[in-house]
Amino acid sequence: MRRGWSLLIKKLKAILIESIRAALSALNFPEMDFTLAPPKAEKFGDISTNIALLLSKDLSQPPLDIAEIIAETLKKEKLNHIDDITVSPPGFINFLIDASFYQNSIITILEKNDQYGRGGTGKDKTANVEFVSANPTGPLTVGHGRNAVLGDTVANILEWHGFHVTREYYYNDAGQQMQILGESVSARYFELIGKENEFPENGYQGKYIVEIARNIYEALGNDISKNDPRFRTEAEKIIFEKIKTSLDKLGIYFDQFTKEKTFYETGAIKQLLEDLKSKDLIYEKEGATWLKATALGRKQDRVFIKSSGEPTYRLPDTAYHREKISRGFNLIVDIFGADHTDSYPDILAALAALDLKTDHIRVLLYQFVTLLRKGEKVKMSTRKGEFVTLDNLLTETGSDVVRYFFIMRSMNSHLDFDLDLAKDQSENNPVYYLQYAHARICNIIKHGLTAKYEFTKDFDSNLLTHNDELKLMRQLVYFPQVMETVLETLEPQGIANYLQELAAQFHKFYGKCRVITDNISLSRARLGLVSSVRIVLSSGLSILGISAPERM
RNA sequence: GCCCCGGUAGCUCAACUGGACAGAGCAUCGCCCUUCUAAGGCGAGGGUUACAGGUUCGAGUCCUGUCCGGGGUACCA
Repeated sequence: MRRGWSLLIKKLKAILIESIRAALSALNFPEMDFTLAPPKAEKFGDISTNIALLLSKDLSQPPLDIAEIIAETLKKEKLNHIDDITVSPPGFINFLIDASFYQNSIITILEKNDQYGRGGTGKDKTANVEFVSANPTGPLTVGHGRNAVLGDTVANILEWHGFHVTREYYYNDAGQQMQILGESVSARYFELIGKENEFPENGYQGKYIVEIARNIYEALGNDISKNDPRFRTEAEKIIFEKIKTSLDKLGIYFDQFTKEKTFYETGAIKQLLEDLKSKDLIYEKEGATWLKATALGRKQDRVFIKSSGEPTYRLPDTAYHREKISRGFNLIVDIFGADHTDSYPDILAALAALDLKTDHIRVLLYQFVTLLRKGEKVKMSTRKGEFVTLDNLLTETGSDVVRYFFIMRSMNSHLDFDLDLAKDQSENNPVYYLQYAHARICNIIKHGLTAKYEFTKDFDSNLLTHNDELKLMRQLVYFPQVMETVLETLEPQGIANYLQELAAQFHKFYGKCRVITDNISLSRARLGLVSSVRIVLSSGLSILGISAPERM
């Protein structure tokens, strides 16, 4: 039932490894770990091994000679699905997989449909992905967009592999930021009703604050006192609605919102301090409360509670993670911006000191988005009201483009975003290349119907022998492997690269091989092929959260 | 100063985690629509993978140093 392709190629690989091992022992060569991987160039076949290169030193013989000897030995036994074995400099042994292997594989894909390529790794397991987690002090920026898309896609990847995923948004509703937000709204409110009021020094200067103040004025009238808590709570509510609307446009929804305040109310923070204290990891200095991080292998101690009595964010964050651990997830993923690089290890260290398991926590750090306008950097600051919102970007380009744009490059790389080119880029965005392939296939299938070639699973896949057909099928066969790799690395970019290649193979095939022709049986077989391409494209796009249009 | 992430074609980025002659898209220049969608295909040009060493049969990838960009090094988040 859950034997997908993975198993097919794995089986093939296992057989090859077994055969190579047998050959080694027959030849009295030492045992050694070696790789078995697809080569770069087509002419080297489908799978290559470097075993001869590795043996060269021990045997003090040229790798090419060793490769020949091993290849000859392997050729003596008939290996299933292997058409040919060749040797190429500097000493690779290449295996050519026969067409029937690939032809059979598309039957598997059609049978599995949207289950094709799913592993069972996460079956009966739970995962928590915390992302966005922006404090409700302003609209989401382009930078938050990177976080949002990354987190949601990682969650999709986990779900693909069977994990039951909780998407979680954690935010700070207790600290100084929200305090300042309230004061900013209050100041704008009094400005609005004509009473001169001093704007807080660190206040939020964005226009949206004025709008919120107007909302409050319209809803609650003009006799509110300066320190009324509703300035803060109303602002939080309104901003949160905006944030949710933006995320909604990206198709991102959360299962749980967790407020920092909770951890004060439940006593979790107090408890945490006590527990750390009993481990002698907390001390007082200069009126502040410190975490003895140096005792945990960190470079410096950190303040947990300022001398003003306010905690720093590390304290509630630690309590929050402790609570997340207690919920028993098999995997916990945090999506953080590069500014957290130096802070999350403190949190993990503190948790480990409390004898909590932390090795199932994966922290994904993404580098910042730099915005360019007319070649100049736009410095973003929510507080100063200088930012480009995610909404702006979405209305200009659309969800599919934004999602693809944020996922197609490595999270470890800085992202230069040229606003002037944003729209231009969106018109020749590579995401359309993928979607176009999908739409083309849908159209072919439709065309087949009008030509009375209804696609059925009853066709002869052995008719698919054209070189472009084989290349296309080979690409389809890689898919489960790609999904496995991505599960390990949690770098969604690999999917984008793969789909790009798959679409390219399809477009080439399309140029060379006509699907619907007078040759009925060939037409049926090719319909089977393009249908399986459609399945994989559709799966890949849905994992990326991108639509797979039937026409464009 | 120290720590983290980058530096690859004119521009934006890949490169299956150490493999074979480093690949795409934009941009430039050719060619291909009376035939399933030209948002496509085919071809040309464009590179000392920042630099210098080292490890290895083999380095864009690993180690050391230098330079450049970003982030951190807060009783900000």
